[in-house]
Amino acid sequence: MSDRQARKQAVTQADVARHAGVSGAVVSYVVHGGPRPVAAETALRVRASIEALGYRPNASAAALRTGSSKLLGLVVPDIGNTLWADLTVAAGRCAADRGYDLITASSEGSATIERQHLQSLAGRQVEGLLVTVVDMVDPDVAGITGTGIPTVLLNVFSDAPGVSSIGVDARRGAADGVTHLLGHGYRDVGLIIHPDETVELREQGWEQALGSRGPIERGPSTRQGGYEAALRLFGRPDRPRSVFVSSDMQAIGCLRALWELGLRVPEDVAVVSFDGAADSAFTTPPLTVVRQPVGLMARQAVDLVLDGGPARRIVEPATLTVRKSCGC
Amino acid sequence: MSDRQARKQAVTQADVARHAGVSGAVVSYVVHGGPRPVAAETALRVRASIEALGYRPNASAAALRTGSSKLLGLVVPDIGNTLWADLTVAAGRCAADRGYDLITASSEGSATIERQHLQSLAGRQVEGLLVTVVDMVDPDVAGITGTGIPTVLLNVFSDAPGVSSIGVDARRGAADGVTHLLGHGYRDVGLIIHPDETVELREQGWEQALGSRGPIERGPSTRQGGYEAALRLFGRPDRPRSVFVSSDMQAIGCLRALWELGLRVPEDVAVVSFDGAADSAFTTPPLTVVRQPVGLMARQAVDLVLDGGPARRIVEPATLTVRKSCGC
DNA sequence: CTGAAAGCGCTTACAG
DNA sequence: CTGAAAGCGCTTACAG
Repeated sequence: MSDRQARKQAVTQADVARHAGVSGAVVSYVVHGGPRPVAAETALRVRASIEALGYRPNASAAALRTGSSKLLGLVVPDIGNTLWADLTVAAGRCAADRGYDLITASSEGSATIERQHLQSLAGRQVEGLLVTVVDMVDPDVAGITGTGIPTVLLNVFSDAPGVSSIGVDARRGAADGVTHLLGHGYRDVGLIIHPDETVELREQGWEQALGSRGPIERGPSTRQGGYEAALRLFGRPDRPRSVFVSSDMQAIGCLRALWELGLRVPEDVAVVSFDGAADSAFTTPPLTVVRQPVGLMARQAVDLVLDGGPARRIVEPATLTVRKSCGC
Repeated sequence: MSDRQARKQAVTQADVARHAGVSGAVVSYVVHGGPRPVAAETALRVRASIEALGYRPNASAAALRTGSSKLLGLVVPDIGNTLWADLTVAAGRCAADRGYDLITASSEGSATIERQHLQSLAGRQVEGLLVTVVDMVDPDVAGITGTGIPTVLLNVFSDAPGVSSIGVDARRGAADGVTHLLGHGYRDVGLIIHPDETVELREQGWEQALGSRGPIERGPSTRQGGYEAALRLFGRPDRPRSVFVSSDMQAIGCLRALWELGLRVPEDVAVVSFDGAADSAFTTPPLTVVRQPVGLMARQAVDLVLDGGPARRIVEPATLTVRKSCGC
């Protein structure tokens, strides 16, 4: 067993240089293909030494020297929400395409944890920050902009200077979903949505399309939250014949509640939800959804933070994807 | 707008030192509470300067100096698989508890990408590596051990020196699941499992409990893969009355296929699956599962890589969680 | 085409 | 209790 393996000491540039009989600079030149030219024969020798020694440049040292960490940060409230899981996958892929690694942090629904992660990521000199905020009503903009790192918000539009936003027109998307239900002839459309009592775009879209307010039940954007909200909504005597659910996670919980209640979808209750994450196509029955294009949003977000330029606000359409739960 | 904000230049220790009228060493002492004592009054002044300037220590510099990156790496085949999403969340939480950040990389089912991520993580000097390998039959152990970083495998047991493994007794878990189905009186139990034709523990457990081999359909461990496999399995004339599915993802696809086929669960077909991720409790009907304790596994894995010590092999029980899909 | 040297921002013996 | 200085492993002008 070689010395380096025995000690678990990393091989450094200096080790390679010594082994190849060149200076550290030359090693760096061949690793990066520049900025100075290297004689073909020398390069060959260096590459052989790199291979033989198993050299991998120390990313911390490179980051310190160049000021570029090749790191992107992503903060989501909950990776257990498949929409954010989808987003994480897409962002990771885009980052990798550009030679970046992604540090993903879950704030677990807590603004405090969110802020801690943001601070930590800033300390790691991430070169861009993608964040889906916990508190959509009053995002911790100070904690976000204070880092001075190019940032894009993915679930809320902010006017804060220097912060970009990418998202869908949620009000319109919700209105489209509700309108579709209305088109099936349902007069009443219930709503299951998260607990923020304040202005919420999806709620506005629902109300707007309905022309009035119907029965609402609130709960967290989780499967369990949707399950409990649906139990309340459909447990009452005047239960609605259809429901618009503000997230796939809640809709999945809702489907289970309806099943337990012995109500068939869509025969007894028609369901349309917001998000359109991967699993929404595999429920029983498959959910008709208003889809957020997270793959596209992730790519744009990565491009935005990495390509510099002024803060922007990008609105993508949320499009209705008709499956079975609406009764079509 | 202050100079530093205008330039987006990070505040350094030297800036704080100048502002507080002390040396850089003292700034470091108060940030870390040591290793040298600092006069209370001085510390107060330094903390005020840190606050005023918005100083955050450069993690790359600290990592370079101390040799400790405070970073853990996690490589999974697919974050879209809720089991791995659950694992990612749990590992992130455990890492955070110990002051570490987690870099999560998705190998997207490709051994090549897996190796690239491993190399990249090694270059970042992560202090521990948790990996669920793509190829369970012939994992890229060289690519894993070659990094010299404490590593734990989470979905396969390896004999490779210096590599720990944590996992469930998959054969026994599968056998328990099949036995449960047998206990309901079903004579035939089909199997839906991933395509590796070679020795697979879950397949062995199924065969062992059954005492023979029943109908098998293979496909990737995704919702779509399970959907297609189930369409084949239940499309044939001699379709089985029950099925053991080797992952929740496939089981979810299977449920959709059964629904499309007009077969009721559990009345027409009883289903038990392996994994027990968060969403398995919210299908229609809720899945009876053989559960992998990923939260526990994540904690043990983090402890193992961080606490040093020799490579270990930890086997956790996979326990049957009875819900509705089995007909109980 | 190649090498010697400075310096990125920290932490930590060491000296006072 | 505090400070001056070395050095972690790189990259990159600069000189040759």
